Amino acid sequence: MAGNSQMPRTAKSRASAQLRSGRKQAGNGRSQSDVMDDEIALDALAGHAGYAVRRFQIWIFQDFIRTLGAVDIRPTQYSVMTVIGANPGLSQMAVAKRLGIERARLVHLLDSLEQRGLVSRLRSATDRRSHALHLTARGRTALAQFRRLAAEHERHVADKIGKENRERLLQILAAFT
Amino acid sequence: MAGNSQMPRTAKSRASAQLRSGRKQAGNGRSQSDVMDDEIALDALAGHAGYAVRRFQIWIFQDFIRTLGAVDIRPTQYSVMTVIGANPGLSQMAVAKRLGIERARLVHLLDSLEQRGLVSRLRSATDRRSHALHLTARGRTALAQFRRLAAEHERHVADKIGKENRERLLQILAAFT
DNA sequence: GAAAGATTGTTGTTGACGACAACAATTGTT
DNA sequence: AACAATTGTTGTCGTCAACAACAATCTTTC
Repeated sequence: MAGNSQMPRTAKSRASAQLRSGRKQAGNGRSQSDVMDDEIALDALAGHAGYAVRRFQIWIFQDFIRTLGAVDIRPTQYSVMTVIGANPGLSQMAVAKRLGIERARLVHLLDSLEQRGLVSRLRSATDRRSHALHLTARGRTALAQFRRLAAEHERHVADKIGKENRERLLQILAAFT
Repeated sequence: MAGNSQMPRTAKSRASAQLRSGRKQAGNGRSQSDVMDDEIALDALAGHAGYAVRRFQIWIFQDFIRTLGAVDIRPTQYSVMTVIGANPGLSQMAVAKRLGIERARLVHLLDSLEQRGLVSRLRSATDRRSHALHLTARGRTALAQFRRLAAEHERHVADKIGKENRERLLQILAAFT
């Protein structure tokens, strides 16, 4: 407990979660943090969609990153390439708006993808401020592989929550896409 | 376009999204990025649960932060206080594990909450390494107000996706809580 | 057609966040 | 007593959302 200044000394002893879990008394090999999580009440949190969605989203991203780890593609990179592939010639602003990412952030994302030879910024024929985004030939080939791996990831999702639940979820959240 | 080095000059002209959207020709007051988003295809992205979940989660967090803006409480702070309130005496490790947050991060979260007089770190009676976390009297009062505001936020969620859909979603994702 | 305003890409900053690594103090195990 | 594991803490790194500022360019307005 290195360097913690104030440590109150009034320990109003009442039935605390630490004692309730009966850790110390019984010599079961459970450390303090090894209490079964379902022993710890979530209270109001269990009724909040945001909490469940956050946990789920973290799990999904971790699986996506792991499944596409061999090709070193993260969810946002995949989404950018997919939208450019389906809409060649889009400007950076249009892509950023469509995907709900900051245009400032897209700059760095495209720097990386361009450096890897997957995306190219052509100058727009009609607006010299903007870039017309395209996949390179290599980018199109790579995206096809990414898609196959992403489909594998999607199967992991279906395995986790159930095939019908996944489709129900897609339907419920269709308005946010 | 300040300071962009390479700008390829080979503009293989084919039906680009920029032209497809017919922006320039017609004098409609739409800027380049003001294309209706449903005109930009999402392609494979539409079938990915992760994309929808991410967009939804961003929306939820924004609404939560806005709705609880007056009391300056963010989702993670609310979750920490809720769990401590429901399980007084928990250690930091136990809280971190239960909520799926790094124990290193919880340190700073608790620093802030303790500084605001909402949470107190008492020394554990059984393990001098760990802290027994408790809400202060003021913390309990404050949490009751947070809960009311959080319930209002939850009504926004229900308004957005529908009451039944919200409950279906909670049910689908119950395993992740 | 010139002036004023808006848009686009870029750079930079701030803060929340997840993941890791290292460390001292303490506890558990052998 | 020696060694390993746990707990809280500090720090770093990379991702991400939210802003703000800027130059170049386009659009609108007079």
